[in-house]
Amino acid sequence: MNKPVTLKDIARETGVHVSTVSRALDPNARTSLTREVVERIRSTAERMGYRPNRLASSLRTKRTMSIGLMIPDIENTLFPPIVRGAESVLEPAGYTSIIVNTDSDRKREAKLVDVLLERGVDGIIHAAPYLSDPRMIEVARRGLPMVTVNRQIENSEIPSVVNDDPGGIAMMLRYLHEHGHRHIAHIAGPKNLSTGRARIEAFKATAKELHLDLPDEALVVSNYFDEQEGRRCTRQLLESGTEFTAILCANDRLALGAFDALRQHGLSCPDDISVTGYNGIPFLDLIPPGLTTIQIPQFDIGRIGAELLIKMMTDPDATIPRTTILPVKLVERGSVKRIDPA
Amino acid sequence: MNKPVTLKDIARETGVHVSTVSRALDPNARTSLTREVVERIRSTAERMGYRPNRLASSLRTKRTMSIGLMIPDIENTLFPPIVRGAESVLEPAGYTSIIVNTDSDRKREAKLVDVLLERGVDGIIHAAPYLSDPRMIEVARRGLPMVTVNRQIENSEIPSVVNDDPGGIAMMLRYLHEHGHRHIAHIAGPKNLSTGRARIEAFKATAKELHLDLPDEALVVSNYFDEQEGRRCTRQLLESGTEFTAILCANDRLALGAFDALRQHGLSCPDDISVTGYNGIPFLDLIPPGLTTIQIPQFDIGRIGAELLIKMMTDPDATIPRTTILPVKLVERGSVKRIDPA
DNA sequence: TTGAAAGCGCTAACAA
DNA sequence: TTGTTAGCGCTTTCAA
Repeated sequence: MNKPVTLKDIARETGVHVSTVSRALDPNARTSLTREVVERIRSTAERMGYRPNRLASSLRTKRTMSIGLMIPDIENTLFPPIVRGAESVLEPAGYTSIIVNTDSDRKREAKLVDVLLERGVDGIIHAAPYLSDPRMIEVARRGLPMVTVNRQIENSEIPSVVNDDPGGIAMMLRYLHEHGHRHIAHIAGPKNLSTGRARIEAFKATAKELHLDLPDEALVVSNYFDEQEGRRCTRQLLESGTEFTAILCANDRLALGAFDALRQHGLSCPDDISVTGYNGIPFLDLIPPGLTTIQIPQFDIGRIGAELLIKMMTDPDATIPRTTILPVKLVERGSVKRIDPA
Repeated sequence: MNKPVTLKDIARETGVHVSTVSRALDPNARTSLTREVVERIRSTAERMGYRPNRLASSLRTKRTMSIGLMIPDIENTLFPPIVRGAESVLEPAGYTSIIVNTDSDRKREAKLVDVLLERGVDGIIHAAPYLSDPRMIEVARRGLPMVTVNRQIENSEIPSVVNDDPGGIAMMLRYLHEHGHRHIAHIAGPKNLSTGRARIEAFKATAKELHLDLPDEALVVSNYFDEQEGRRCTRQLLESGTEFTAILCANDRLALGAFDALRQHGLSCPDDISVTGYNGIPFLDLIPPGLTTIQIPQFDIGRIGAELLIKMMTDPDATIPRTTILPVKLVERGSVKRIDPA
């Protein structure tokens, strides 16, 4: 690879000192130089194909203009839109993101944070934290700007951007209620994730408001937000003998698993059992009978998270809201049947 | 953010020179030091919470241990598995990847390459090149290790890892033929992408071998590999009046669009028209009637691409195969109907 | 308005 | 086996 041209090369070529070249090429410092010198330097820089070496500049300035973007898994379709949302503001601002997949594994998460730290990221957007996540709290307290998106860490001051879980779940449960359902089961998300916890609490609270009968067996908690757990929990529901006409799932993938388990049991959705999801991941409209779900603003979650992070990175004294809650909406499809209240 | 501890700090603490510390912490150079000194340094480094500053080291060594990973769009479900495949070898080898989305836009691609270059990536994996891509060829010729995956750049020596397009298309066309189809339309991919071109050529060649009648109208070329183009091309096929019982689509998204257009025209797949795809993206099994498609080894494409790149980056004299072709397989689902040959 | 000089944290050639 | 020295490419303070 032929040698990149450096400031020194341009200095030699133009007969000025490298610091002058540096200033000429810096939009801010440029003002203190002669128009003519600036022009001469800029044109020879261009002619020589100069590209700044960000490494060197970062070493001096202590800013890498890069951030870490931690997600559970890029193959999980919930996250790419969040990533694009974040990058929609990061990229124009000159930041590059290093995306890492935690695979929802604490050891991996810890290792990856170290990687990001070594790389000198200016901040971190964490879309995959655990509800209890002392390591991230420590990193944040050491002074690294950090925001969590989609999920939150408990007992921490780390700003977060999340969707309105209580509102969304309440909306969905009321929707089922309005459609005549009185015996509604819930497949809850993992207890160690903020979304899992927030949703089950909202479910219980709303069920109470609605005076719904809620036997213990109608509430099963998944260990992961995935299809396999959705199947397992649905089977458990079915085998428990508890009576229900609908299952409110804590996310779409659990619901997809429920579709599957129902089918395996010879049950039809929505004719025998209604099912609802949460998140609004892609392709749902194409999968019969069409999952009725809560659409969260994935792109905006990423976008606003990045905006907050940039604010934190550039103005340490800025006031950042501890929690930013984004509105959700209910998307009606075919997985809920209207029935006569039992 | 409190100050990171540096080699100098450890040197002061242990009473040796920073170069000694550097050596003690370097697995390779470590051998030339006293066991005891190494141990002392390593333990105080640990105690002080030392983290190497990769920036500084990179500035010296001219290696950033980072690579650029260019994809069209992370929201396109074809690519996340490729990314994971690449990272499955990059990460253990100590490399970090900077993922950029070109949005299949040449201007963006050019800008993003510059970003990667400024960041000093040691190499690039390009999963989104155009068939004709002089900019990337130039970058590669300047000496930056590069491999393209999934697609190829024409007239270049850049190594690529691709699936067996000719084999896959031939397999699929023969499959349709065996199922009695004699009038088969093709929705081809964009002509400016290697996959688009390879597949249409394979289609024509195989059609000829099979002595299929192939009127011009039965062959329509899409501008993008997406659902909307799939719909448009299908409509065009339908409106052309040409006779066909099956559509072989150059990729899954085009096929999904075809499903849709067919439905809009009151036609049923596979009862009226059979449809096939290519790639084997996720969720296809859940979307009725189940797209029969060619499964490409996405993960392996990424994995092998990364392996080749690492070889190029670490051993400039290594012999790298110009093209690595990975096998594909046909996945039979419900979108093809067996009919009596017309 | 420009130049000189120092230094970011690290590595590596050379000396001792 | 360890220390000295120089320098990667850049920014920035201080001087001129």
